[in-house]
Amino acid sequence: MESSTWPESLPSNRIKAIQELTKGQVLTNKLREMLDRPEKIESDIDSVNDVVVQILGMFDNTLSILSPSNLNGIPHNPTNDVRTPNISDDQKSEVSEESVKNMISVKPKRGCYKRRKISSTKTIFTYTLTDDGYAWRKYGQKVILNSKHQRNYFRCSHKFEQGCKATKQVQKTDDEPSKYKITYIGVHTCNNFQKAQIIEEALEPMDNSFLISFEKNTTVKNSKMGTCFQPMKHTSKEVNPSLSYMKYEQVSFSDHDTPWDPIVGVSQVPSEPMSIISSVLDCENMVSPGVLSSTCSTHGYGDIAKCHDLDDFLF
DNA sequence: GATATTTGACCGGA
DNA sequence: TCCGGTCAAATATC
Repeated sequence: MESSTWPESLPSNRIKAIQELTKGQVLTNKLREMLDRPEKIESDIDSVNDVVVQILGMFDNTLSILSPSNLNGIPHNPTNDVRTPNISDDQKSEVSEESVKNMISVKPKRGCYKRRKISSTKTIFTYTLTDDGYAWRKYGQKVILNSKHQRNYFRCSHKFEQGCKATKQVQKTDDEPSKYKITYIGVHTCNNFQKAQIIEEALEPMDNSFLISFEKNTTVKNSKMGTCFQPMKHTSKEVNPSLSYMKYEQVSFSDHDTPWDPIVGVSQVPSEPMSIISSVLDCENMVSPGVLSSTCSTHGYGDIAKCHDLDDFLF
């Protein structure tokens, strides 16, 4: 892709670092825009926090890439994840068993967590469950009161790897068992969202879905949003023919959505300069050769796209 | 053996 | 106190 525009003589790590910094530049511009509108900050503090988290993540990745100990260019774990000790393989060998036990002993008690304040949610309804470009891992399933069907909980596969906080909930609707309600919570801060973008671009011509923002009372036809459930198996030939059966009946947003989520689509952030958005996406795609290879490996079981009939594991 | 899923337990918020 | 979201050990799958 765009990576071909880089001089071949440049070390791949350096290219990745530049790409990360470019991304950071865009994020910082975004933050500046937010700061220029204090009234928006008050009502949308979570979005600001999200951007800050992404910027910090960018620095993390860049430092990791440029660090001498980084042999493979694989970003290290974000430091804000208390559940995952931030120890590289090299470091592990230097850590005594004793200290490991100590680390385990100070690990938070099971279930001892702060329930996240929901900063950004998006709910869609669909008849088919295919891949949205992200790698999800199921972490729970609950019977919901007054609901015929269980709710399934998924988190981003890169939660520990990259500190991505995105989760989603999938539940069959009571009125139509063949219809699923999918709620996306939080924003992907992992590098994996580029995959969703790749899918979007590949399938755009056949996209006839529509998006409704109840908040703004607008309908955006042919938005990119509808491609979020494309199967993602890393090869274009595996594009799911079931796309035409998909129907997004409803999309509701909180007022915290950010342009980072391909599910939302560009139309959702009219104030965002298009050049910035495309710049970010291009940048992400450029990173993709290295990042994709690392993320694809985690894209196996947890990938919802693998389940052609989600009933198999849903209910 | 590594990784994903299942499922009962735990916790926080309403 | 109840319900929903999350954790993590046990289990399944590759």
